[in-house]
Amino acid sequence: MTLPKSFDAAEAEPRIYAEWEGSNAFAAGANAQRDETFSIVIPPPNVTGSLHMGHAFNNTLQDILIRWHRMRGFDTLWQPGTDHAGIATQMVVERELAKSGRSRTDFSREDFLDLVWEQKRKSRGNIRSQLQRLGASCDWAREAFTMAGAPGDPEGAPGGQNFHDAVIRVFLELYEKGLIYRGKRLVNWDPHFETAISDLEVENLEVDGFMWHFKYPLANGETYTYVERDADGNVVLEEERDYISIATTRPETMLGDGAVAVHPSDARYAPIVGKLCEIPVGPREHRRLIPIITDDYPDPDFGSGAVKITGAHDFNDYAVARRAGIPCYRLMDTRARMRDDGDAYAEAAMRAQEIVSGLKLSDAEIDAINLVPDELRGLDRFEARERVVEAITEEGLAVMTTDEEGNAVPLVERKKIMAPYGDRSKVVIEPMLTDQWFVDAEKIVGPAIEAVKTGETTILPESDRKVYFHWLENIEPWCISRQLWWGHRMPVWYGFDLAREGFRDDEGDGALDPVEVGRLLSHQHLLRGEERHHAAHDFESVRRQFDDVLAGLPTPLNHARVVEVADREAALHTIAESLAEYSVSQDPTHLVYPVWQDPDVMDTWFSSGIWPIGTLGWPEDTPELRKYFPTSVLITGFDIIFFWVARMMMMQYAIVGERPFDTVYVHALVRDEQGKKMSKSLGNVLDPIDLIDEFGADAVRFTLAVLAAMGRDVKLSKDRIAGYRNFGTKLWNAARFAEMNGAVCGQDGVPEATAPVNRWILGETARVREEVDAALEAFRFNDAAAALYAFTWHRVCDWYVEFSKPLLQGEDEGLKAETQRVMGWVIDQCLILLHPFMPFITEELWDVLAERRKMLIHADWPQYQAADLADAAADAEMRWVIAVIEEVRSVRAQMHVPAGQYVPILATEIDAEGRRAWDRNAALIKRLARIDSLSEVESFPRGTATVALEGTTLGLPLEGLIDVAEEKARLEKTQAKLDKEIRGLSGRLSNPQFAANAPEEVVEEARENLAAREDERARVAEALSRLAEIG
RNA sequence: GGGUGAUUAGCUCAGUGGUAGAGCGCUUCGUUCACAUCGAAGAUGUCGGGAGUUCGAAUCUCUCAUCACCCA
Repeated sequence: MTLPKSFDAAEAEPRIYAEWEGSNAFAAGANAQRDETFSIVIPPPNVTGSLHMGHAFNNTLQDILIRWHRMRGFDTLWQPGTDHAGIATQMVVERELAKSGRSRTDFSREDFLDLVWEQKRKSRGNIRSQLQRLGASCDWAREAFTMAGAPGDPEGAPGGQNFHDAVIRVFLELYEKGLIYRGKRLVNWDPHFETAISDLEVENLEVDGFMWHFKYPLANGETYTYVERDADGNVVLEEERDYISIATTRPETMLGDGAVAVHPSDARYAPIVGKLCEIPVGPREHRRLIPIITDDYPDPDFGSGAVKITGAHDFNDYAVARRAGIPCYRLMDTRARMRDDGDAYAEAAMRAQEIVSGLKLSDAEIDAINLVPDELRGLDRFEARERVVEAITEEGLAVMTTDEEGNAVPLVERKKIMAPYGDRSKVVIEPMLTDQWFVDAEKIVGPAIEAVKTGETTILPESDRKVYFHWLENIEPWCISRQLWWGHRMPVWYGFDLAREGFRDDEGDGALDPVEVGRLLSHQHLLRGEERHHAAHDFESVRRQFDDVLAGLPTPLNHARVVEVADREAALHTIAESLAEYSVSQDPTHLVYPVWQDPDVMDTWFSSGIWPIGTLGWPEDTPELRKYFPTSVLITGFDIIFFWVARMMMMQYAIVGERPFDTVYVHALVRDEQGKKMSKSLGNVLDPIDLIDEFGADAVRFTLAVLAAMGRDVKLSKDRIAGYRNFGTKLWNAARFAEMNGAVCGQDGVPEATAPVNRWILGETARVREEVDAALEAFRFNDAAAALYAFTWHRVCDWYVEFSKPLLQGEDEGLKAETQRVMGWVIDQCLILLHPFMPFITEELWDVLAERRKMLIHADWPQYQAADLADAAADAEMRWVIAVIEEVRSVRAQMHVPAGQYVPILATEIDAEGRRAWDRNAALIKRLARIDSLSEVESFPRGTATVALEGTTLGLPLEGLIDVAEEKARLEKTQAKLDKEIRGLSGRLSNPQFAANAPEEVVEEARENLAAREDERARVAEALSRLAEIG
């Protein structure tokens, strides 16, 4: 049976993939023939996501390494799975609900989560089947999910792998070691999703903005002399001022100012440091006064040099406020609207003023103060900004300047400002002071840095090490709580802190009297009070912790029974009711103590942070964990070095004390052919599945591999993919030729060869095998792919297949049989070596060409050495044969000899070696160069086109056909090229320093080279002078 | 502002001190029985500018310019 003319990828790919899967070819340990293991955990894509070019790239590289190791007999595991992508997945479901006018809050948390689980079930197969289209040979039976086994998971924990329990356990371990804490800190708040996000989920974009300049009047009408000097110290401005000028891009936050700061070295403001100034917004009768302080943060050369400090809405201000003990007043609610809660403005402002005068309040008490003037309450932050600007301007407290016509106008600079945007929501992020959970990253970062410094873990390319170090060495606390429903819920319960001051047992008699119980009933205290919390795997275990606390309280509280309620509000209600009942019944056994679970969930990256151990079964001591951990390689995009790689390093060390992987290979971005980032808005997105449909998975994979130069972006074009699709067809047709000519595939071992052409290709094959192994060993995917391309196309197809034709179709049966064996072997080697890159087409050919013991996916990777297979004499001979053919072809083309016409050829001065080479390869040369005979002559007849080669000069007698001018031009061009080379070589050789300093072999090579070039030059010169005679 | 990388053929890019390369594109020729998703031949470069180290620099150093990305 003859093969069809090309490979039908659409038909074959699913069929072949099914055969692999059906025979468990991807299973962990399949084809293992040695003890060494090789394992990769897949960077988990979002469960609701779909495959984009970056995934295709990333997984192609992983599959190449996995298949290569599996064929080499390593005990290999490629661990697949997806993550639950908190915000993204919740967003998908909410968007779906929005279509029918519903929202998340129309459902109970449990009901909503059921919808998300359903969505997860629907989307999960998506990315998996896309990876399968690509040919990814993951062990799908082990497919993991970062929320597997969480409450509500309808599938339970497949394979007994309960990722949820592992995540909770990690949280508790870190919590108990004091590495996770709860605190009120400034976080990035996403007003759209109403959740905190980490600083990595914020994109800073440059947008058009304004800088306003306002006057903050000094308290009690005080004045000072404001003096400005130039660089030489000369006074350029001197005036009496009763205010300090402040520049801001966010006037609405002035309402929450706690101070004005200037640099300690700034002489202009030295006279007023320590004095009070007035915030020029809000009702005049309740203007707040704030102190003027010094701090290193303000830049004296920027704006007025004075900065307003709004600790609750700006990260820099927050740092200043913390240093100086300035209160941070929160101005907005969870949707970034101006607060509309708490006391009226007049009372709030008064209370804030008391703090300036020395009143000490707790963070919670300060947070309860709402400093938004009544008329601005409930407004959107941007609307509030306009109103504030208007009010100040109206009052005449804007700094003025003159416009082109000389009118006085408020000074408002238009300028580019960096604004933070949520990477998912695309709305402006609001720094917000809230209670959140944090990982004390600084305490666990050490081993992660050390591991890369000592080389325990290698990061490639090396330049990415710096990025990694820079981030880790400046690490900030990691906010891991998210105000979402979809995710691992915090295993933390809260209860009122009844032991706090104010609930004291006045008499110390171990029992509370009615007055004291009545005090407990006061909601205000409970509302404003702090809670105590305990962390545990479940309510039952946390209850015991609360029991212990209650036991230490006075009667009747020590009798209270711990019950779980929905939230804080329910708890208030429950405890009030219970105490009221007690005050009537005086029966302590009916008292209940309500606790409620933290509603927040953990950052998705916290759970994917334990991906390497979690997927292998930790905390159980599984055989897989013992065998495949630490994993061998992580292949991932540079964009998640911080999000994921650095955190995995930290967390694996913190939990199991070991590196998660030996090597991290960081790849760059896939861009379009102009080098632009692929984005939906630009419309330049290439969908890998479309490309696979059009060109086949092998072509897409090979293209990505050959473009994967380390540390460089991949610029992808369809032309390029089409080119490598053609490469597949080329391979296919070489195999087709081999099959049609009785090539023997499926032999054991390397065939014996006597003919130079066969000996030559054995050596070439061994060389490319070494090259491919070396390149893959060094993660140089592009070098490996390029070497295979050049070998398969330019050595096997262009030369070896052509050379083989006269032998396979010739009379010499022995030579024919040898060539059939060598041809079959060479084709087999191409299939084996290309399989990691182009798995489908190679597997198909492997199957068609011979009966095999195993599928190609499990074929043995060769180990032969060029040192054993290469034959220098055969190499030299074939180089000469190729040179003869190329030169003759070149002359023919330039002299316009019809392509199909056979011509005689003449030789002068042919040496014995040349004669032998000719004789042995005459059939090949004659056929490939279209020559009918070779005769030796003393000298060429008139009208001969000459070819100068090492050891001989060949001539094509073209009497009457030759164009003298053209031939002269051709020879002169050759001569010029030779002259240039000779000049370079002799220049070097005549320099005594060269001989003295350069290595022996370099000098020797140059000398030989020069001799050969000079020999050729002499022949060309001779030909030219002969031509001159005719001319 | 800090950091990283880049600048090589028309385009996209390899190339870690020893005679400048690949793919695509372009020009000419070619339907001989593996392949027109092909074959043969060909053109195209002050390796961003400048300086230095070296017998020798696309490659190492410095500097300038331009671009890109990351972090403030």
